[in-house]
Amino acid sequence: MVTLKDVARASGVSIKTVSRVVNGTAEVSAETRLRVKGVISDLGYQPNTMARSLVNGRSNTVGVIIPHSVGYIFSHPIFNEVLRGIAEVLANNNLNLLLHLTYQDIPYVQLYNQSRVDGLIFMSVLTGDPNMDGVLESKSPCVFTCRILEENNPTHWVDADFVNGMEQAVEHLISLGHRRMALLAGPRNLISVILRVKGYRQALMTNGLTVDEDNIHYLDFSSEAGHDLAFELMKKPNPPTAILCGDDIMAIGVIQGLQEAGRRVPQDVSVIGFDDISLARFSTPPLTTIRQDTFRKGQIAAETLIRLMTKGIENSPFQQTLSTQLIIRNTTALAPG
Amino acid sequence: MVTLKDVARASGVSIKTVSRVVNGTAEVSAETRLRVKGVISDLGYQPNTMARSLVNGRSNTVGVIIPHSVGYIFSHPIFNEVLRGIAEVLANNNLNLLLHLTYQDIPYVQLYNQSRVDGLIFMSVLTGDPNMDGVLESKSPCVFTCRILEENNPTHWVDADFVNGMEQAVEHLISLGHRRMALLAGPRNLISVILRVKGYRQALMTNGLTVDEDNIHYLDFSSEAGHDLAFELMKKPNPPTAILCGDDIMAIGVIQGLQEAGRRVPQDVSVIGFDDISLARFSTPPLTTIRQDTFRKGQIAAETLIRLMTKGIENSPFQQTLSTQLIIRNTTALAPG
DNA sequence: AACGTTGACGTCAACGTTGTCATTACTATT
DNA sequence: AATAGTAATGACAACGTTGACGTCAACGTT
Repeated sequence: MVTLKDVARASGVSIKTVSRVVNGTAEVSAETRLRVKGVISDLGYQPNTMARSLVNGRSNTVGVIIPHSVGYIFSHPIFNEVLRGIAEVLANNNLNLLLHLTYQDIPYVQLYNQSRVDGLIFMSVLTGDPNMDGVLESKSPCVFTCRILEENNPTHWVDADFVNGMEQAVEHLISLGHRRMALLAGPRNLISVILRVKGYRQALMTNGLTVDEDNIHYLDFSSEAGHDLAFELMKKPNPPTAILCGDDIMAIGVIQGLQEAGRRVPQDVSVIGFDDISLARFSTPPLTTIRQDTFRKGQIAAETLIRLMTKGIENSPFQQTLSTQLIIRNTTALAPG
Repeated sequence: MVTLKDVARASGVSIKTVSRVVNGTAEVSAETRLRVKGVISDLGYQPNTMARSLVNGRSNTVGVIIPHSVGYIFSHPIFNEVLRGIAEVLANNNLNLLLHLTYQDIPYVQLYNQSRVDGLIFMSVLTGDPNMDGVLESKSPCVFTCRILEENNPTHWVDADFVNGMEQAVEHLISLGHRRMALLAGPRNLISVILRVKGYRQALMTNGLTVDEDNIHYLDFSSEAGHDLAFELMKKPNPPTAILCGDDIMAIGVIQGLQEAGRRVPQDVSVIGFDDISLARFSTPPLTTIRQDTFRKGQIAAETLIRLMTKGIENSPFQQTLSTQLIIRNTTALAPG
């Protein structure tokens, strides 16, 4: 490993002068600067990040944490998008990205206390995750790409407007004449799922419809789960004429399940997804869905964290809700009859 | 920040003794050990990773690099799987994962020279990527989840057997009576695509069929590209009766494109994918495809890298090809007529 | 001529660890 | 009783860098 010392010796100046050249700081004579730079590139010197971090107390690294309780969800396409948004912003700010797909139970705050990272971004934290203990109390800059409590939490977050998104979906179906609409919400312990249910309830009530609790289902975000449940639902005496899904993956499974149960989509049953993943427009039939901009969500999370890291903790928490958009394709149609 | 010094002072021993307790090394009297441990948990001491790394020259971090030239591909579902495999193994070995979704042109070897990482895993390197310069020459332990040259390269890699995978696909179609088979291979500068084409050629020749170069198409791994090309192909005077796709994403687009062109899948045209992503069995119709175990690929890559990092460079490069498997679902059928 | 000012460096300590070696005190062996 | 051995601990340097401060020559000002 080539160090400042090596460069200093080879160019006949002190370590400190080389350091100055490397950092472009203070005044070094043009002549010396040139000579040192030559030696640096000759020897292929690269500053040692660890030593730097030790001195100035910053690691120039951001931790992105995906709790292991949702580890299986990591296969979900929205993670790529959020991660891509985060990675792009961090790269543009010369920050490294430490990905922490937690597989064991580990207090997340350790990452910060061990001064491995200067800040943390949390994706999809579940309610009541014990590993979150201490994170909010520590001075670690910290942003969430989801809300961790329904309301009154002092954290910084960016999240899609799941309530309104689901309202848009329900109202679209109501306008098509649907009345019996099943909601396949998602896993019970995700805030975003609770919010989806809230939107579903609100939209029904606003339109003077009563909420039948039996129409609300909690299940994994997976095609299998959607497929199986849709198939089962069709066995009921008075099956729903429309199915609202918590995400597109589930919706694609639902379409399959319905077809296997002998129902046509959308003539017999309408299906609506959530996310608008890139495959949504290529499903058969193309999927009507609620679009959320997950890439942008990642960007904003990273931008917010960087602000916190550089300008210090803000007085009031930064909390941004990103609007969603109804994308009408071919899985929704007038209610039968 | 709580340091060894603080703990030492509070428990009336030297820094070194605390260090010994923390690392569980050498002999410390049971009594002292207990007392120091008490102080450690009282003060909430956490060892500083940077300082440790500086001393022992290891960062306990592995860099995972996804070249920016394929940045757009990061949305591809196989990345999650490979990454998940890597992350799991690293976590079990107490190694951190530094994710490098490169957005600028940066010599990858810098990450290692700056002693930020102890080893590197490369995903989807393109042929002729200038940022690869110096990586192979450096002593940086380094594993690829894809081959970077078709043959005769001394790197360590794990990769799916694309040649045989594509052979399986072609032979399945031949057995169904197909003769005019289009190959939608993927981007031209990916080795895996070159290998797929090789498998396609070999299978045709083995079966006494001639290779029509016009049947080989290069395009992005995206549903859009597959959709558009499939639609165009159907306009030709003598269109193919089967379409082989480089991946499932593309295949799903192809199915759409065919349907829009008024063809039934599989009665008029058979379609076969590659990867067997989790959505494959839920497409309409469920997709016949070639399965590769991408999760395992990630695991093996990480395991191999750890071996290189701990036991040093091996004499002969570790190169493992993972077998693929034909999964017959409902997008392939007897050739028409 | 005496005095500040400035530019261009260098010296040294510090960051928080760990490795090497030294120092005790106590126990076992002859 | 003298000696060797060992268990428990500490002092100190080192890792590669940066920050605080010091030095020294050259120059301009009074």
